[in-house]
Amino acid sequence: MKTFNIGELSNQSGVASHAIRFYERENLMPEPARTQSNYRRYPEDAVARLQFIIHAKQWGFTLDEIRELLMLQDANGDRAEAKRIASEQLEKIRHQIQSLSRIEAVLSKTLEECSGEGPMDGCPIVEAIAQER
Amino acid sequence: MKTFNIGELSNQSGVASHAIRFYERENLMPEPARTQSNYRRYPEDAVARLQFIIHAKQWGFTLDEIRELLMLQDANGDRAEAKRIASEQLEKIRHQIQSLSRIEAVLSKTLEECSGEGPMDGCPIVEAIAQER
DNA sequence: CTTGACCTTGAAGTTAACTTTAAGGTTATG
DNA sequence: CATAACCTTAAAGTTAACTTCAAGGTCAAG
Repeated sequence: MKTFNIGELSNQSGVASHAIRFYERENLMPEPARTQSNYRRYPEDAVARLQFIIHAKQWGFTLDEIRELLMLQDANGDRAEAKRIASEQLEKIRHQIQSLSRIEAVLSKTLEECSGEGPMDGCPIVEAIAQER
Repeated sequence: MKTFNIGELSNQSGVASHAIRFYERENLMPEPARTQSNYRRYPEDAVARLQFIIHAKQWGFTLDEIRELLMLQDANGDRAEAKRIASEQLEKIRHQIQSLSRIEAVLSKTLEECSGEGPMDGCPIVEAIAQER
């Protein structure tokens, strides 16, 4: 089977070498085998593991959460745990969408009210922000 | 007219004293008058200025952007500038909502597919994250 | 046999928006 | 007049997720 130096793994995965070593320190990547000269040698499936990390990050998981998911996989743990982590993530995302939507509504309405002409004094944007609630 | 020590201003505004001094260093708050013993004395309108900062933060503006807005107000600058800053903010918020909505859709669908029972091996959540795109 | 492209480690820097710590001076209260 | 509750400054710490730097060892090409 094929093995990679860290630079080759970096090219395959799109994750910088330093970030790979960082993930190792953070226990997201296992310690790989070493050559005689102490170079890291990675098995092929290291690429998939890094891509899992990348995708989970895109979904908004933190490295802490990703570590949890990876540890569950490594231990072939309980699927209920994974579902709990993902459900919490979904909740977070829904909250974010809600609060952003509220802001979007007020901000876009305010922008419509502002002609964009004239001095700051009396500007609807500023007044909307200054507004108490 | 009433004036406040920094602690009183902190109580009025809900912003920690240290944060107020931080805003002063960052040019969000003007340097206030000082007493003989070098204590800061704030005029009443400092409360409104801090509340403007708080609200703008809730709207997702960064301190850099808030500083811009405040400087425009202080200089009674051009309303068009304020509108530009707010429009950019609206764009950012809309982008965030869009990408979060995409994640929400995939994540909630994936969660429905996962019974939450059984071992990690074959868990739909993990497989969805591992998926290439 | 030297040059350049790799690899190693550990430590420090980055960003945002503060908070905490350290080491003191001032003021109000009993 | 002592003590607690304020205030002052500058500097360092916090969090996340890396990146950059420093100082060096290794390896392939010419």
